[in-house]
Amino acid sequence: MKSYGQYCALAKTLDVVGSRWTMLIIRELNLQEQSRYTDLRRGLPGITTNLLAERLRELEAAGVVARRVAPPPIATTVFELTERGRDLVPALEALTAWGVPYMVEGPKPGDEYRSRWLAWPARAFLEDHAPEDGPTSIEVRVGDDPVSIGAEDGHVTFDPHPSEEPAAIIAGDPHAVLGILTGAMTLEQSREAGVTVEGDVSAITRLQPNAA
Amino acid sequence: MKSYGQYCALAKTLDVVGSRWTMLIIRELNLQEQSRYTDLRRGLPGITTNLLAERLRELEAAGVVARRVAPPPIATTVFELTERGRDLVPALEALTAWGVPYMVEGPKPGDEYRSRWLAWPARAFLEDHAPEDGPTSIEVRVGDDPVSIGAEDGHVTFDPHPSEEPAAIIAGDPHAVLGILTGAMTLEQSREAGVTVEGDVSAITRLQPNAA
DNA sequence: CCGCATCCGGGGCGATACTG
DNA sequence: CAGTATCGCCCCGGATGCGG
Repeated sequence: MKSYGQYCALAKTLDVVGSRWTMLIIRELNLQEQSRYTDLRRGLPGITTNLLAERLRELEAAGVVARRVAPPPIATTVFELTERGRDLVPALEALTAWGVPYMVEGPKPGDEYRSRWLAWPARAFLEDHAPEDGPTSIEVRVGDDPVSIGAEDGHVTFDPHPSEEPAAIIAGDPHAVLGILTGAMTLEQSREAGVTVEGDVSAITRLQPNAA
Repeated sequence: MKSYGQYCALAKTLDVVGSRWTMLIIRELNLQEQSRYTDLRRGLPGITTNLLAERLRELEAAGVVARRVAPPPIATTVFELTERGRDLVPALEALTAWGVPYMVEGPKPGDEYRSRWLAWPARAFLEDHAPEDGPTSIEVRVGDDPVSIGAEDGHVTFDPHPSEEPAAIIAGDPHAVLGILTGAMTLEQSREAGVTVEGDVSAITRLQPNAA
């Protein structure tokens, strides 16, 4: 991208991360520390492969992303954020927070969705209201690969992979599942919206923002 | 700009403010509450007039910017941020903070500069170390119209207009003046870098981050 | 299959000129 | 002062190819 040619910190930032898709690539690398090229493609529906390759090269040159050759069992190159790249997370979160009202409106026709994008609302809205019950986890599916939201010692955790032995499994369309996570919907309301829950329901209410 | 088509808060944000020049327009409107079209053009060197008009239309449609017909003495339309637009300021500041290291390196050849862009570093780095001395202000010039940095009751203020009766006037190239504001340079060092100071020097040291 | 490189078409963007 | 109009280019989207 062409530089703005302005001696201003904001313009300098946008010179590096202001072009199309760039911040979304940072999002994916923040959600999953070690990402392969194909992981990124799956998490970035709509991006073209040439553009992804070009952006990764630019971000590497800028010192935001590092490329590593993974150890033998994996035998592939992985991408990860550098320290400087992780410094972008506050900006990433501020931009994300601003978009929440658009999420409340629900998806537009044709909008893609990924379970792992629940990471931000999970960490922002959920709380562990019953740390004394010991660690637990629930599995969430909104169409693609399941993700795992956990509670342990009062902290809420997020893992973009399936749970082992989840206490509960929640599945449904993104808008309704998000409604549960943000507290905009009760479990009963979400059931009417087509959300299904298997297992121990209390593992979910334990995390909900409005739970007693 | 084309939508990313992702049901994700970050993607939704970028659908609105992710296109070129948009965040810089928000920056200008944040620096000066009521901006005329030509004010914006002056603060956005490099933007073309058609693109500025188009962006303002888009931002107005998105509810981020409001267009008002100014009261009779001015007789012109002014642009300002809406409440929703002001909600972008945290994201703006986070992005700005990330670019500070590039400022430390100094401007690239051809970089434009505006005094009012000092607002962020002024508010981020300066402190009022002597509120008991009463209100004061200094005028800063780095090439274009002067701006005013003030201290009052322990707060640092910024006004993108000339001071009335400034206690001191500081002028020089952007990099050196910025060095003073961030504490990376002492007044003596900046003088060697070509910065000139007129008036009461203590009005400046009162504000510097490393001052005793 | 993974990680790209290449080619092509369209639209966002840059530059200039012009107008109410 | 506050834009509109026009043209050209390059970034980006879409498809395919290709070496490891």
